[in-house]
Parts: sequence; C-alpha cells; structure tokens
Amino acid sequence: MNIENSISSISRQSLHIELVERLRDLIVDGSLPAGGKIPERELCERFEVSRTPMREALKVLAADGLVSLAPNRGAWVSKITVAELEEIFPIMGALEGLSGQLACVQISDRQIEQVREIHNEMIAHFEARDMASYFRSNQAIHEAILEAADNPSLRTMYRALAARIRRARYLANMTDERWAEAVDEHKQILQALEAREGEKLAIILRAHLQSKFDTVLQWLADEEANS
Amino acid sequence: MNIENSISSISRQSLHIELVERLRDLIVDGSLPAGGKIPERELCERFEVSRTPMREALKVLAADGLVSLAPNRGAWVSKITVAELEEIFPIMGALEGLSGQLACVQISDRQIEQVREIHNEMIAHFEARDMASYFRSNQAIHEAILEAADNPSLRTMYRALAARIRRARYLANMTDERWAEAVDEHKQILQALEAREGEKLAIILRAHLQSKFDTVLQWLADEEANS
DNA sequence: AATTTGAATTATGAATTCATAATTAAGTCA
DNA sequence: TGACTTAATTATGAATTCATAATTCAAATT
Repeated sequence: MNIENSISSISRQSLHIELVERLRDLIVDGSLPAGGKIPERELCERFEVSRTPMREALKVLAADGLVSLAPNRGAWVSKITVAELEEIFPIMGALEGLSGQLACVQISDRQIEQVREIHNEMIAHFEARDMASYFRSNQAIHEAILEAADNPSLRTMYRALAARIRRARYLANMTDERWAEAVDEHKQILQALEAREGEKLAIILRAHLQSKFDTVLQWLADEEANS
Repeated sequence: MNIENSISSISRQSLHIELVERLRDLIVDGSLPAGGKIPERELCERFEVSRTPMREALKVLAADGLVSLAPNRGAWVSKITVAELEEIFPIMGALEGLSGQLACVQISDRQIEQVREIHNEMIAHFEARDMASYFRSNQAIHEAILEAADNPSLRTMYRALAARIRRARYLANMTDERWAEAVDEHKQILQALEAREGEKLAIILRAHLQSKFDTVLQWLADEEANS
C-alpha cells in the first residue's frame, strides 16, 4: 500500500459520515422511535459536534428514507406504514434474489463452509428456542450471501432497505410454527447455495422473504390492535 | 385538501433539495464531467447560495454514489468504471424486471394505450434514424412502465441507478444492427405488457438491459482506445 | 372555563467565520 | 537547470452567528 492510501485509511472519515452511521443505528434499534421527533440539539451535545455535520447527516438519512424533514419544523424518524412495507418487500425480494444468484456464481468453497457453520449455529439456537441469537445468526447468513455476491452497490442498497424494514421490531412476533417453517426454508437455502443453483436459490430467498413479510404484517396488525 | 397540506405544498422546499436536483442534472448531462472536480465556490455563486446548503447537497449526492468526497480535498464527480457498470447493470435488471412484473399486475388499459402510443412514436423515430428522439421515447417507455408499477421506492432507486449509468454518454455508439435489435426487443416488451405477462416481461426487460450493457461496454472500450 | 391574541421563547435554515489541511509559489542549494 | 524547502495562498470542514419561522405561554376576551 502506498503512502497516500495508508494516510487516507488512517485519517478519520468526516463527522457527518460517522453521524450517519450512528444515527442509523439509533433509528434501527429503536432508540429513536419511528414517528418521533429527532432532538437535534440533544444529539449534537451527545456526540459533541456542532449542528453543521449533524444536519448534513440528517439530510443524507432523509435521502435514504429513514428520516423525514419538515420545512422549518425539523427532522422526524419516518413512520413505518403498511404501504411502505408493501413497496419495500418486493424490492428486497428482487435484490436478495439477485444476491443469491450472484453468490452462486462467485462463492468459494471456503465461504460456503462458513455459511454452513453459521447455519448450524442458527439451528442450535432454534433448538434452544433462543430467538435473539437465532435472529443474529439468521441475519449473518443473509449478510454472508450478500458478501459472496461481491457487489458493493447491491450491498449498499440492500442494507438501506433492510434498515428501513428493521425499524419494525417484529422479532418476537414469530409463532413457533412459523419459526419452524423459516428454519426449513433456511435448510433449502443452504442446499441451493451448496449446489450453486442460482435460479433456485433466488426463488427460495424470495419465498422466504414473502413469509417474513407476512409475519411483519401480522405484527403491524397486532400493534394497531394494541394502540 | 386541509390547511396544513395546502401550506406545506406552497412552501418552497429547502435549498439543498433544490440543489441536489440541479447538481444531479449537471452531472447526468455531462456539464460536470465524470472524474472532474466539483467547483464548490463557483456553483455557490452560480446558484446564489452559501456553502452550507451546497455542501449538504454534495453529501446527499455522495451517498447516492454520484459524487465522491475526498477528505480535505473536496468533491469530485465519481468516475464511471467498468467495475461499477458491472455492479449496477444486474441490479438495474432486477429492478426493471420487478418493475415490469408489478406493472403487469397494476397497469390500466388506458396506461397500456399510452405506452403503445409512445412505442409507435419511437418506431417512427427509428425509421427516421432520429436517434435523439428515439432515445427520448425509449426512456419514456421505461418510465411509463416504472410509473405503472406504482411503487415510489422502486422508482426512486431505479432513477438513482439510471442517473449513475446515464453519465456514460454512450448514446451515439449504437450500431444500426444493434439499433434494429433494440427495436425488436421493444416490440416484445409491448407484447408482453399488453398480454400482462409479468414473468415474460421481466425476462425480456432483463435481456434488453443486458444488450444495452454490452453497448455501453463497447462505448467504454472505444473511449479508452481514444484516450 | 374555553378560546383567541400576541409577546417571549425556541428551533430552524442558511450565511458567515474560523482553524486547519492542502496546494501553490517562491526561494534555496546542488 | 532542476530537485527540494519553506512561506503564502487557497480550499475545506466544522463551529458559530444571524434572520426568520414556529411554538409556547400568559393575558385578554367572550
């Protein structure tokens, strides 16, 4: 690596980039709840930055759809609506399907081995009914496939959409029956990946996502019933 | 429409949004050439805004991939590389395929009629060998299908990708043979749409895009040969 | 008491300022 | 001359300031 590169990799990236990532996390993990106002001043104090980089970050997140800017009224965490989910899930399906297809072309034996390991861990978490750990492994598998697809633009777009969906904290909503189905779908995913059957993997991934969508819709319906 | 909505629709959107659109146009139409430095001060003077909203706009465009920010060295129009196009085209294919599928479900007879009209205009432009007009009609068809898909998120993402690709001004590169092929593909697109055969339309659209990709790669190869 | 009005306060959008990094220009020496 | 230093200039990133829009809250009115 030459000097120029080594310097740029050491130097801290700009504040607004850092803030985009931090704020995205706060929104996705629910610390900044959907529909709520974003306390600009407070966040500036918390992260010890001035308003300029904070507001730059908010503008980037707004372009991403995670934040809504009301002129002269500030920034709000965008609400998750059923309409939005109905928009996003088919797109996720298309991107994840593509991700699977590309992965089947590109993936190394070593990477398949890694996916299988995560898969087995996930099965163990399922059998222990440890949903949080299960969910982490689950996400790691999808990330590994996305990684194997080796397409940075696809990765960025997929993650932006995933962030928008993840604000819906539907995690605990999965029934035991649905959970078992999801595990079965994951076994098919692993099979197709190991056989490097791209088309088949794409179809399974899309179906898997459709089921997830149904779960999320169920969660939303429950939410509304409770409010 | 209630008072709140009527007010918000009157109020001018923020400067940075306006600038994002203007700058995107400048980049896509080549006024700000790929790989070139973005003259921040000059643009501020041209649009009569201070650096704050201009820089906010640049950050949004950077998140979109149209602009690269070099720490302490300013903003540059991102270069188009073969690697980037290889990334983007499959994604465009997935999105455009989805767009076609959704359109086949949603599209009204009236909308199909409109697409057919644009299609016929396009054929006339082809027969007159008026490539600029042909290209406009062509784009209008893809836009109409995207519109019929009725999915704002898909629209936004598709357009963002299209902007990244359009910086490659490959327009004049199409051979007469390739042009005739493209027209033939468009006849198949119209047929599938009229028959509302979503799967088929998706396949045709992906193939159509693949051919376009080949044209763009050819253009890039020529470019490099000339430089 | 509920609603309306208007001043005080606060938040927002954008311009300006400021510290520092990068670039350019000028000078030095082989 | 041409490579290397170093000072001057410029550009950049971020903080601060400023004008204005929105909100709050108390007083006035019905």
